[in-house]
Amino acid sequence: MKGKRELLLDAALNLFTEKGFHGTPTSMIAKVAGVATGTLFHYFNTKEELINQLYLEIKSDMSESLAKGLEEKESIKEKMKLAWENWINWGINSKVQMRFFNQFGSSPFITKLTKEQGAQNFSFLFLIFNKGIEQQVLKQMPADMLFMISHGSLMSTVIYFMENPDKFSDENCRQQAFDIYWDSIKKS
Amino acid sequence: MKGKRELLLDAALNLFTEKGFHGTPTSMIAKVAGVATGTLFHYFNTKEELINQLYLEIKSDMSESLAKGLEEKESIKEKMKLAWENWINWGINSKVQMRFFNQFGSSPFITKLTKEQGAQNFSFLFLIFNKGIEQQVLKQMPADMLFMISHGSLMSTVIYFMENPDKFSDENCRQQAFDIYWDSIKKS
DNA sequence: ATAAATATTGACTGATTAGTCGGTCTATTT
DNA sequence: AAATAGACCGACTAATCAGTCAATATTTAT
Repeated sequence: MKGKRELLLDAALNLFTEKGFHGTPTSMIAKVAGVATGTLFHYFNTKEELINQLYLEIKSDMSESLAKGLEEKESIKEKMKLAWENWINWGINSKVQMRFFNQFGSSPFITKLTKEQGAQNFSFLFLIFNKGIEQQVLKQMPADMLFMISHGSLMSTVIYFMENPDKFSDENCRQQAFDIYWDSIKKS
Repeated sequence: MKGKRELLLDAALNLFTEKGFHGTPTSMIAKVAGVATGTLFHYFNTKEELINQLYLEIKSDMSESLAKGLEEKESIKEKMKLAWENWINWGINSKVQMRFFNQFGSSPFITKLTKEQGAQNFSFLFLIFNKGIEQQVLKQMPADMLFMISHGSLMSTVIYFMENPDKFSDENCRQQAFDIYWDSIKKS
């Protein structure tokens, strides 16, 4: 049985992505969550705090999925392949969360501080990039640049697979999609 | 001297990206544009229609910039390079528009029809991708997949350069960024 | 010059909203 | 069993908003 805080976050996630931030009344979030409006403001001081907490929880959940099994892999390429697969799988199984990031990741409602806190979850991935560049396996350029650009490529891959599930079931297509990713970051 | 319709679209662009859709009252859009609220509803039936029109105008402006000088180039790679440069330059010079797309491109306020209409502006680019695949210069896979994934990579490149203007001034960095793009789509 | 059409105004309205507050309930501690 | 603390409730309020409308101004056509 879920706690009320979690119920509120669940309801907010769905409503925000469907109707936008100011498009969803706090009263509706509370209603869908099955609690009183007062309870919402017991757990979150403001509506802004609610959406920022939501952002952090999703980022945290996502990075956990990404990291799964990563230490067991030896080579940079193997690590990258697994992280890529984990990411894609998380996205496919978390469509609403994915749409939430697309819509609110660069919205004015998520504070700079929240974004920084969220980014910290991914430092382990950033370290792999650094090592790959150092070992001359990846392209010789600033790690943050390589990281950010490849991240965008990956996000759009997830969205593509979300919109084209038949392509996602095709093992061949998935391999091609990874090749796009790997070719873009590997030293040529 | 700008027409009132244009003044309204300008004001809406800035306010929507800064405060969100429901976060900006129509009265404020009118005020910033220097017209009466009634005038806003003379040019746009609803607030939704306003943001959809805004989306289309920006997409149209963007695609025009992208296409500049493209026919003069011969090879696929040259065409791609120029389109890439045009795109990056447009983004750097249109930061607010860029943030608008990030925030509202997958928001519930932009209708499916609007997105389809907006995408038509880019059919010329899609054709180049098709030709590149046909001529075996680009990776052998569905054109829409290659197009979409590389598009995500490009968008994040613009954002990176937006946030790191020093890297954008560095000719070497720009070349490396293009290499990421080209390596990801070219046949290996 | 006159008429018709279109552009512009801003006060107004019915509906909605974020957040409050006084008080109740439940569980743990003493 | 009494006391303390935190969870929870939902009616309420002061403020705000999208869109209307009747009147005025400006442009265009005849």
